[in-house]
Amino acid sequence: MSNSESGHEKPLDFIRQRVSEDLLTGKHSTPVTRFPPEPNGFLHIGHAKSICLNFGVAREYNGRCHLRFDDTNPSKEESAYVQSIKEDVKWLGFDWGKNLFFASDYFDKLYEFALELIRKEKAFVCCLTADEMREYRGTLKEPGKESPYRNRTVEENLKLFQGMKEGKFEEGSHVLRAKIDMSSPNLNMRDPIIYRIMRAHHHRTGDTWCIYPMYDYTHCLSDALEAITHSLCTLEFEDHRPLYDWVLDTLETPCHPQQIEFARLNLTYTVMSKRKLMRLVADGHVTGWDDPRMLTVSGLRRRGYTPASIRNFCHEIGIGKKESWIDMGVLENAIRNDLNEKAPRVLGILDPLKVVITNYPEDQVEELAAKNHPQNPDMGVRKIPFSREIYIEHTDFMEDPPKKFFRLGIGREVRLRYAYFITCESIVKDEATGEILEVHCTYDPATYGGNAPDGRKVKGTIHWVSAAEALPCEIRLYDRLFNVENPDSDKEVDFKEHLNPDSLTSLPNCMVEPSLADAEPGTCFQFERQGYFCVDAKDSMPGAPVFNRTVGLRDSWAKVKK
RNA sequence: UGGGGCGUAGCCAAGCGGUUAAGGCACCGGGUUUUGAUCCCGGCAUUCGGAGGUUCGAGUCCUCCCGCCCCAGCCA
Repeated sequence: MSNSESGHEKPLDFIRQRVSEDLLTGKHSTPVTRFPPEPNGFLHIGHAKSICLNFGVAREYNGRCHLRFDDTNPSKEESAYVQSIKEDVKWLGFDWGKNLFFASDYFDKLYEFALELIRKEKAFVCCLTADEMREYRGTLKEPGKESPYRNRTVEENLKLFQGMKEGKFEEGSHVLRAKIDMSSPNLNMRDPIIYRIMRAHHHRTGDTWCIYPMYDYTHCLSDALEAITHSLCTLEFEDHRPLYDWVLDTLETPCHPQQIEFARLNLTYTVMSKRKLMRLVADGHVTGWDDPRMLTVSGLRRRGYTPASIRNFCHEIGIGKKESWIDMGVLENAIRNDLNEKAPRVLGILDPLKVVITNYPEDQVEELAAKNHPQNPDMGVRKIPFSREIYIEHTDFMEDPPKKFFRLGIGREVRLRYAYFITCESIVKDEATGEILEVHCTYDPATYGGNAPDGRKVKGTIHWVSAAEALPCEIRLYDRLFNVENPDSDKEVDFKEHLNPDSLTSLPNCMVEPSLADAEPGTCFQFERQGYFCVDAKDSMPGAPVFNRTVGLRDSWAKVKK
């Protein structure tokens, strides 16, 4: 079985090895995984890694993957997030089928399980304040102290817990705690809270409840209730596994899923935590959660990343237990690779410089054939207009170019992609500023289409658009949000100090070929010699298109220049 | 002088005691090219955090040491 979209075999990661073993030994016949987001924010590339893992394992081993919202904290959660999360998972190419669940679906059962815990003398109602609780918990090195409420009778606990449920107590005054071991070196086992009072409106259960179960208690039971076989989570939950197992061992549950932890994704030149992403939005450093600079799924989508590129990326980086920093270049490479294959090629000018072809007839317009993809003839050809006045890229002209500059300069000849060879004869400058206003060239009619019948070669081929027919548009150039590899690393300096001031450059006066007039929002193109661009899904209007640069082409000329 | 993890090239990552330590990214050469793109070919760890030990043989097993990450929310 291949676990790769590209078909190349890749060794199984340690989780897939484990799943394979469990299938081989007959421990399970079908793997069941789950992706358990909390609906309190938008999904980001780190979640995508988890989604690809969980849904990927299910797909590869003919199992299933549940989408389960971990909605046990109504003070932070909203149904709007549920909607966006579902859309993002679908967009990434995964399908949970009928297996859509909410932890809140299990509130009744969870309550019953709590009763069972109390009856087994494995849980008690504690009336310590939050501060007292902290003191009693002990420290990393010193054991905790048992709560004075720890030895209440079953009857007393039952009555109190029911009172909690019925709203008889103040928020914070009572909690239900598991009775485990206050001297455990693992803090999670020091009589952890499993229920707290919270008078908040829940997005699904409304005001039915005023007590809500905690993550550690809820998650393992939800997994068991759904017959999850492999519960995959990130490394920071490793210390919680003993508690996960304790709950399931103590209670009569249908099964006991195996929790397995893997390293979360870190990427250079960005931040990943929801809290920090939230701050970027709240403080106006980006335009929203779907700002194309954000590594949220919605931001990546708007930037022009394809689902396949994100899946390939997640596949390439692999799954392990080592804390790692993936270079942003790997993500960029993933989208280049995908778009190189799929994106139709077009011509577009970011920084227009007018060229007048002095020996070309005025009022003549030719329709020239251009390939939509040089390596893939199936993508066809299109016609682009050519005329006496065209625009070229400002950076493709130098008045006094160095030897290795293959583009246009006075007296130099270049090829206009799919058109003709032109030679620069003179330039027109603004006398006051010295700015180059126009470049005057002559063309060689014999080089129609870009081939010289005399066999003469030209070093450079540049792109262009016909001035009269060009479509004016706005192009947004995006760059990395931060200008240091790890904005988080310095504890003395706030991560926002490292924001890249040039992460967005808006170019309002760009010119692209007319075929782009009807491009649908979200579609991606390669602007030849520039990079990949997609029609912005929000701000682009018919007649006033806006393109986002997804990623630039590799540019070895940029290296030569240095 | 708590507990749990992790250390293989600049960045990821295979390796599961026995040929010359996979692969990708990055980087450096060379070729093709009407995108300085793509594509192709070649180079890139005498060495696996360190030191000992076991073994005919160790990145893989043992011991000790070093470094990094996580845990003291009524968050997930």
